[in-house]
Amino acid sequence: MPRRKSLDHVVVPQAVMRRLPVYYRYLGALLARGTERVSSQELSRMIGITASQMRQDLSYFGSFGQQGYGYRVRDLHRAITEILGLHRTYQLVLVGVGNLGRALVSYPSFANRGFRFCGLFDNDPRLIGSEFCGLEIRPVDTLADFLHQCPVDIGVITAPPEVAQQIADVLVAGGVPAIWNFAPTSLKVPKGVIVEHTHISESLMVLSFRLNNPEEADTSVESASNQ
Amino acid sequence: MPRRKSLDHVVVPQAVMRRLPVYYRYLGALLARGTERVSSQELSRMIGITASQMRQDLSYFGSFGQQGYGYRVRDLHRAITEILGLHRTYQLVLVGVGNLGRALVSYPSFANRGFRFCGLFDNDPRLIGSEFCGLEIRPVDTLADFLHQCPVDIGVITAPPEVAQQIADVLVAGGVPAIWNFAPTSLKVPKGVIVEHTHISESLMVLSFRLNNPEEADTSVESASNQ
DNA sequence: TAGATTGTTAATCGATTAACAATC
DNA sequence: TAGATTGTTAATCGATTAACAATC
Repeated sequence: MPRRKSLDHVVVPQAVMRRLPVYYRYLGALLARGTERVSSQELSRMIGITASQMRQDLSYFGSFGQQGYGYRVRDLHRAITEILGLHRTYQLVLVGVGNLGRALVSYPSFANRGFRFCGLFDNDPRLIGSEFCGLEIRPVDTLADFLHQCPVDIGVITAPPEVAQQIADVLVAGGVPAIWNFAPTSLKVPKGVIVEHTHISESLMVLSFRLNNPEEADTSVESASNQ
Repeated sequence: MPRRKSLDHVVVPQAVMRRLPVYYRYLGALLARGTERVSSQELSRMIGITASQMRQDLSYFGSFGQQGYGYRVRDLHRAITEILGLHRTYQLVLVGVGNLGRALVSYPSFANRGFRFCGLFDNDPRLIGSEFCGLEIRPVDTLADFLHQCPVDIGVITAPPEVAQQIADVLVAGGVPAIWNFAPTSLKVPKGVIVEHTHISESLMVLSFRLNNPEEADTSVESASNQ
C-alpha cells in the first residue's frame, strides 16, 4: 500500500529535489507505453543512477513500492505528480514578451499541466495592446494593479537583466510567492519568496568549459544549478 | 603573479564547474563598474557563498590572487574567461527554429561572445527557405551534408522530444563534439561526446515543488541540474 | 514456501568549511 | 615592518552507495 509521509519537518535535500522531475519524466514515458510495473533496479538503470539512490530518494516521501514486486508505474507516477505539485493549477504572469517569453507562453506542455498564463507584460510600445496566445500584452507599469485584482502564483521574468530586480520588487510587493527568473542576474527578495533561476547562458558556458577540458569521467551531464 | 595550472590530470568537480559562470558574471559586473581589486571575502559575500569555497574553487585552476591584497578584477576575469573557453569562437548549428530556437539565435550576448550560428534547420515547409537573423532555414535532411562541408563545434537541439535522438545521431555522425539539448528527453551518445541538457520544464517543476513544500532553509536557489 | 525486491541503517565517498602558515 | 589576505591542509558535513533484515 503506497503511503505518503508528511513533509512537515523533513528537509528534502536539494539533490533529491532536482531528481524528482527526472523520475516523473521516465515514469510518464513508461506509463505512456503501458508498462505496469517497474523495479528500482530497472528504472534506475534507465535513468543512469543507482537503485540505492532511487529508493533512498523516494524514502524521503513515503513508501510507494511492494517488496518482491517493485512499483506500480501508475501509482508511483501519481505519487510523484502530487509530490511535485503537478496535480493543481497555477496562475502565472510573464514580464518580457520577447522570443524566450513567447516560447514559454506557447509551450504546450505547460498549459497541459496546470500552468496558466493570465497576464503578459512588456514595455515595448509596439507590443503593448497586441495579443499573443489570446492574451493582451500590457504595459509593465500596470503590473502592480493587475496583481491586486488577480492573485498570481508564479511571476516569470524574461526581461533584460537591467530591469529584472525592479520587476521582482513589483512582483514581491504584489504578493507573488514565487519567481521564475531567466534574466542573467541574481535577485534580492525577502525571506520566504521562492526564486528559481534558469540561466541559459550559464549552461552554454559550462558546455564551452567542457569542450575545452576533456574529462576522463562520464560524459553526459544534465543541467540544473543552484545558489 | 597570476599562474594558471595545467588541467591535464586534474578532475574538476561538477559543483566547481557549475560555479565558474557565476564568478564570471559577478566579475564582469565589477569590471564594468571599474572596480580594480576584490578580496575573496567581498566577492563571495556578493555571490552568497563562503570565501573558503571560492578560494578552494579557484585553486583547481591556479593562483590568481596576491596575499594581503586580494585579486585584480581584470586579471581574475580574464583568467576565468579563458578557463571557460570564452576567449575563442564556436560554430553552432541549431535544429528546430521555433520560439525557443529563435530566442537563442537572436540572443545578443551569445554572438557578443564567440558563439556563432552558422546553420539553422527545421522540417516545417513554411519555414524552410525563409531567413532568420540573416541565416537561411534549411531542411533537416540536409544537416548531414552541411556538417561535411562546415565543421561545427556545438549542435543545439530545440526540436520536439520525439525527434531529438535522431537529430543527435546525425550530429554525432557528422563529427559534432558537443550537443546543447533543450528537448525534454535524454540522449544516448557515444562516449566522448559532450551533452549539456537544459530542461526548462524541470526547472518549473522544481519551482512547483518548492511552492508546495515550504522550506525552513534558505530560499534562493539557482538552477542547473545534472545527469 | 522460495524468490524477489523493498525500505532503511551503516559505511563510504565527495564536497564544503575552518584554520593557518606563507607571503605580499 | 605590521596588517591583510591568499592558497592549501585538515576537519566537518552531507550525499551516495552498499548491505541486509523485513516482507510481499
